[in-house]
Amino acid sequence: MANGQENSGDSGNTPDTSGVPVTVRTLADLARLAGVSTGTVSRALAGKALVNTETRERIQALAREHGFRPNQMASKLRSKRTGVVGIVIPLGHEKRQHISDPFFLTLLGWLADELTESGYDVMLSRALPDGTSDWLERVTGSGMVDGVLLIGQSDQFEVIEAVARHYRPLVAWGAYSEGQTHCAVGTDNIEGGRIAAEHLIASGARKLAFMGEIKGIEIDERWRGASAAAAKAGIPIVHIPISLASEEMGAQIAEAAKSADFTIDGIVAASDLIAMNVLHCLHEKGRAVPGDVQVIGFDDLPLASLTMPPLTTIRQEIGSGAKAMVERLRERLEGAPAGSLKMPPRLVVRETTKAV
Amino acid sequence: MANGQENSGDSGNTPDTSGVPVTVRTLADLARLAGVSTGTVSRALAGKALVNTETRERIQALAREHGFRPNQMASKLRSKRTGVVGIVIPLGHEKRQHISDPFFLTLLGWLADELTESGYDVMLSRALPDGTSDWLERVTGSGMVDGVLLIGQSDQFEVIEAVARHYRPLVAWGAYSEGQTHCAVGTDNIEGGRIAAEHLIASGARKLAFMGEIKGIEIDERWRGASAAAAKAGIPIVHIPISLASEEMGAQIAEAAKSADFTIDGIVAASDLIAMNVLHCLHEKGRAVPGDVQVIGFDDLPLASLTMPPLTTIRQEIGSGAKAMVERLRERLEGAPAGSLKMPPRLVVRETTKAV
DNA sequence: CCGCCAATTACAATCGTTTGAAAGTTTAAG
DNA sequence: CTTAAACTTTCAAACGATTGTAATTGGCGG
Repeated sequence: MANGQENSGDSGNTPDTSGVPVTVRTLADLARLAGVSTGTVSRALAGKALVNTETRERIQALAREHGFRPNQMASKLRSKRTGVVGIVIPLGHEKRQHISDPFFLTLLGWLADELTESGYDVMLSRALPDGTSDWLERVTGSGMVDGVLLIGQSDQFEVIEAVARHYRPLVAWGAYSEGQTHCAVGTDNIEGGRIAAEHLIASGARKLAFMGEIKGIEIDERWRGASAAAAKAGIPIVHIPISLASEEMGAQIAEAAKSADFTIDGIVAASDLIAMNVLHCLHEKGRAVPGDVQVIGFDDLPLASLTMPPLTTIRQEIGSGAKAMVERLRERLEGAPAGSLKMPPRLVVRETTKAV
Repeated sequence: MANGQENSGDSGNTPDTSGVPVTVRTLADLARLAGVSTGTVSRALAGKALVNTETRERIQALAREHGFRPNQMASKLRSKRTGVVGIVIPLGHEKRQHISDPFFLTLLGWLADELTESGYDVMLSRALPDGTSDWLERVTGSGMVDGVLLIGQSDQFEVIEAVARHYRPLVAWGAYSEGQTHCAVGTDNIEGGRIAAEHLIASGARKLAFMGEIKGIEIDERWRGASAAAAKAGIPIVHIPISLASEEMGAQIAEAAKSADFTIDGIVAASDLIAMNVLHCLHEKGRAVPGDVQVIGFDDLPLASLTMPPLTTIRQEIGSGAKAMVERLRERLEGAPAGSLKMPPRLVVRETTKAV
């Protein structure tokens, strides 16, 4: 018992410590109260076997009683493990800065669930890469997160590649192609676009349109898949750029409809949300679905089955996608070289396309 | 010039420092490189006026060149300001742990936007209060966040009240009633429920049903408003509990429809999502909307206008709600005693109810 | 030439934990 | 009774920044 820090002769001086509402803010406070050193308290609270069981329980009880919780900042600083994963949503190609895409929002929900389950905290950053290319490094280099999950690649492919070259614990939702450095989990969008167009053609469509802004890689791939399928079948297909942000979408589609070619009888929508707007617009114009025009969406959001008529669409496995992303991130955090994953899209036939 | 830490006789020994790829990880590294003390580097990077303009620019350039970014953990620990706001979604009454409610997800999006705009980082926690009541204190007491935003109150009203009594920077989305300690921003749900029921009655409904689980306070208020209005008009109304989680919702509604009283001609749905499911179910049963049954939703999600027929609903101002929440949180962070806000709901008449 | 003031910069304490090493204590074995 | 081994606990050095205070420098008026 070295220097007078312990409560020797404890209950002798002060009749009852519980009368004084001591505010226990730090490990040191608690240590004084328990008559041990901060080191012991630290280990006791962490549940380490190094401290005597009885001591440990006494300290834990004391901590609970005073509602003490160790300062995370200090803890994380010292241990160099933050237990936090950053989720960032790059909003490169959307001027409108609001996160509204239901697919991304749903993915976010799943990712948050997966991460929480694995004991990670989630730090959310919506990043709008306005010219500067350090939006990603601002997160990876902040020392705030152990790893980063990217919801979409937007038009920032190169930036992501550059960061991935020296920052391992990074996994993106999105496209993967040969020779790509960064780890990506996503649907085979080319294949998805192809399947969509082929289905439309197989069920009788003879003049197609693809609706959706193709600045983002994923959507661009869907377009390429669809147009390739159309070309192969000798069917014409036009591209109609529609913003992915829901606010402008409705107006843009209405606008497009005005000057539209009314001989179009098959529409590949870049997302379910676009498809739903298209359906609505078509109904207002008095065009029958799938009688006059057939429509196919992309994503298979839970909502897709609720439209009138229920939406035929290309399903993306969002739940297992989220799981795969988190899995890969964890592997990478442990130093393993987890690779990309391209999941097969699946055609879900409902009633906006004709039965063959 | 005290002890040999500076690069005196700098370029004498090593011919060119740029040849060596020194990895600059800490302030000290950068300080050595710049030949100044860490204190100066810190102030230089923070852009403080205390350092010479020329020095400051030199240091900033050096930092940029080496991609140096100060460790946030250390910074936050020392300055006791984290610049992080926690957003937590209490999932008390939903066993199904997945965040799926589109209203909450949308609110989350708006909050994240508002906070980012104000220079805050966002820490996301989905909390499922499984018996323990410290789910909130785990966030407020972690030292990780400056303040907390709650997305909904679930059935955890008392827990929130308890925390709010000693933790000021806390703002919740949800219900407010006389004498409540914690700051809440939300819609007047009783009024909303009342308006919904009244509208149905005014347009001819004579036998009502309210669909939605009322364990959460907000939904309960809607139910109370609706049933009060029905009672006042002498119209019967039944309560049909439907889970708010989208997965089970469809099945539950179908189940309810089976044993349903087919004389019901007006449905108040607790949310737009429920309304959409109801619409779908009704269509399958071959019942006409609004001919046989009228339906009114709650929220006015962007999707509400896309249903067939377009959904009559009670609008919640989610965007300005988010803004109000962040505003109040900021005031509270500055010590001001920001109070609650109850926003008026607004009836949005579309086509699932009959014209009067 | 001296002293004083302003402008810079260096020094050193601090934020609250974690953790390796050292120091004490028991207990068990020889 | 001695010594080693196994347990516990304390000590003190990090972790990487921020910031009040002291020290240095140069300029300027007297």
